Amino acid sequence: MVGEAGDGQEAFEQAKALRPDMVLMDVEMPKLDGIGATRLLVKERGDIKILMLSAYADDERVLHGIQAGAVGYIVKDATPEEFVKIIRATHGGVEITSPYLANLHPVVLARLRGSQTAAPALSAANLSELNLTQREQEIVDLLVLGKSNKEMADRLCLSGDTIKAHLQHIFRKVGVSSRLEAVVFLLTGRRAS
Amino acid sequence: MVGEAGDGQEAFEQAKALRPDMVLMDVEMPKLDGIGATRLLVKERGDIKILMLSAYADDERVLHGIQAGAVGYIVKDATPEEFVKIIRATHGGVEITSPYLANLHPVVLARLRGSQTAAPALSAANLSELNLTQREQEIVDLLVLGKSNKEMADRLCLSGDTIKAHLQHIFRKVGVSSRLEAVVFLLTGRRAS
DNA sequence: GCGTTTTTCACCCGTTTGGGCGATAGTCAT
DNA sequence: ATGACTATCGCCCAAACGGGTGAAAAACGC
Repeated sequence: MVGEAGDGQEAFEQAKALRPDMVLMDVEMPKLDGIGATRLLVKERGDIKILMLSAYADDERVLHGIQAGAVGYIVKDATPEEFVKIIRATHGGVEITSPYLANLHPVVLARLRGSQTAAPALSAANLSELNLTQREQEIVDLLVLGKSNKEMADRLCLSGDTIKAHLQHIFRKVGVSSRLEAVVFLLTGRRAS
Repeated sequence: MVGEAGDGQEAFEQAKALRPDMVLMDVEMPKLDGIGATRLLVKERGDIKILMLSAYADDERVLHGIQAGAVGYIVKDATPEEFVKIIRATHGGVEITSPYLANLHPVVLARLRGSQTAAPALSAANLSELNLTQREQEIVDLLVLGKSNKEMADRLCLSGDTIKAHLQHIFRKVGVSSRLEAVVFLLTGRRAS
């Protein structure tokens, strides 16, 4: 946590100066709103990950924010745990999962399509429902990158057997029987047919 | 190919009667346009896969069609080969790959975000660039479902060794070294970091 | 303090993959 | 008809993976 701002103008200034990995941007702010600030920031730094914050899931402005370059959004009535998970997923997601899929795709698409039917896969609810531990989440992050057990072990400085143990738990929780199916489910929300 | 229609009204009637797996729906039609026909059809049969046809890649109406329930779209100036591939991918995609990913996600998202920066993964162009043969495409379709070699072999009535041979070629073409990386790339467009 | 969960690791075993290598046969264009 | 390309399959081998059992230390909750 490197900075905080009370309005869009300030958010832009701070983000420009402090160069954070990501920004939690409220859509509704004095002076310059979240969409405008996002637009400016993305123009300045294409790689910055901006997560929109809105009080409503169906806020039209969220879409505009995403059009402006934000990678996802959180509804304000999410639980603190969900907040943390979404932020972690988004941050991890920058280099770890696809921002399209983990963050943008389910919510935006659900929104796009009217959303009463489709139950998006990696939405906050489902992320929570899986009840993955922190370590397991880290492994999942690497898994959806296509890493092998050995690569994960090297990256996390663990034994290959430990990775295997964690994966077993993950498979159980996710309800699949191979890393392939797990990746497919985690990326698309589809279980084996 | 079971039917053909000159306008939206007729398209709806025919699709209702003939119950095709999918429908190629022009956005611009007399009487009832493609969006309206799509809306009606989806109401009638939620499982039907409708592919929108438009003359322009940035046609606003395509988005409306997708909101109405279409699973993807084709721009009319696509080459015949691209047509076939997109149709095949979409049809396969119904039960084989995610409609979000293979069809909807790249184009719609690119569109959503303004599209000058992001190069979507499984767009028509990239599908063509991979130059997968028909058989290879079939294998890829199963691959992104998380199928094992044995499962593919059973499904396609081939030897496991044959699957392996095809996979080797696919890995070469896609530029990866494992099925995991292949799946990740095919679903998200991201290569190993 | 005591039970639960989390994290870590080891060993065994059978199956699956990845990466070669070669072979046959059909298609297709030149 | 000669030479690509495609599709099929077999064999070999090393590596990776899935699944099980067991276990020990650390952290957390009550």
